[in-house]
Amino acid sequence: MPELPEVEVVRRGLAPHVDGRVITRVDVHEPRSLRRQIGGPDAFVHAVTGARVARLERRGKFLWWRLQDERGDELGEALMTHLGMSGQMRVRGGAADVEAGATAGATAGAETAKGVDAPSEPAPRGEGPASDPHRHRRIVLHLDDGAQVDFVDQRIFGGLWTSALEQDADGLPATPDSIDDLLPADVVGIGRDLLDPAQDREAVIAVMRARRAPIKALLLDQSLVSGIGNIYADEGLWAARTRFDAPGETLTRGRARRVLDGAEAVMRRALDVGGTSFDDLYVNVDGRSGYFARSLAAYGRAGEPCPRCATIIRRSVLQQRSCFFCPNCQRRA
DNA sequence: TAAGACCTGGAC
DNA sequence: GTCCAGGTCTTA
Repeated sequence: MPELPEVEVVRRGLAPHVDGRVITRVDVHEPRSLRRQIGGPDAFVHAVTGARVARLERRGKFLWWRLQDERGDELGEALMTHLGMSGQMRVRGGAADVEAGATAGATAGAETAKGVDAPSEPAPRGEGPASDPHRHRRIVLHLDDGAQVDFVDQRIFGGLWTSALEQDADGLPATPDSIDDLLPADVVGIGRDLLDPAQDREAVIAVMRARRAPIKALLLDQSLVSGIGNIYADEGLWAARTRFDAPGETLTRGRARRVLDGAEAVMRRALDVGGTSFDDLYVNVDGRSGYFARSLAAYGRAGEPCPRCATIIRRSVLQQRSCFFCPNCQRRA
């Protein structure tokens, strides 16, 4: 589910709760959520327990915690998080809650104090009915101020693990928030995302125009440009009046640029309102939903009129994923 | 590049 | 029961 805007909402929401804190304990309720950890769950617990969080960084849909030892030196490994299709990070308790709690949110969201479906914690413990917000809690990170960060993940496609830091190839800041060029090894092959000022858009355009693959497949290729998932691919293509199945090699330079600019604009607007959520599978660190679903022009709207030309939006399938598009105002060339 | 795998759960 | 779901990773 979560694409770049949703992951960035989580990063911004999480940062004030974890920056400078020490991870004092890890509870592993679901070892499969650590399956990307080399050495398994024991290695994960050993690697992060006692580490201090220096800052949170993100590229595309990958979010990682830069860690220090007790003397303030770099640990050389980052705590990686990927939300997969259904992952959430939820914060409970702790010092940052004191000021944040008064307005029911620590993030920049402009929502009112009453969230869409903010669960009223505290919640019952243990395995329970579907209404139990803790039912899919997989990993719990305890912090030295008493706060807990819950990694909640219904489908277990996401996970936590550690990844060694390496130098990024181009020597530029590794992410917009980086103060150095260090990048987790597992992110080295991931392209810079469209919100990264160091992203080379003309280079991406050149690669796309040299490939025969459909434009949507190229947008979803995280090694080319990261952060775009099924929703924002369809929305960016709609904004650029371009069909999902237009081969990359048939795009003009200007058309390719409009597709990327369209995807960027849609993601920035989503970020402004707290991300896209259709249900409680995507929520912010305080349990609130984002508001962007009401702004989607094409995604999930098969059978409804195109907001631009009123032609009925159609659903098709590419690479086993749904594609929503307007058969009239989105063109292959 | 394309299919299958990895998972749970909701809608029908 | 069937199909669907916002993502990656591996294998043919």
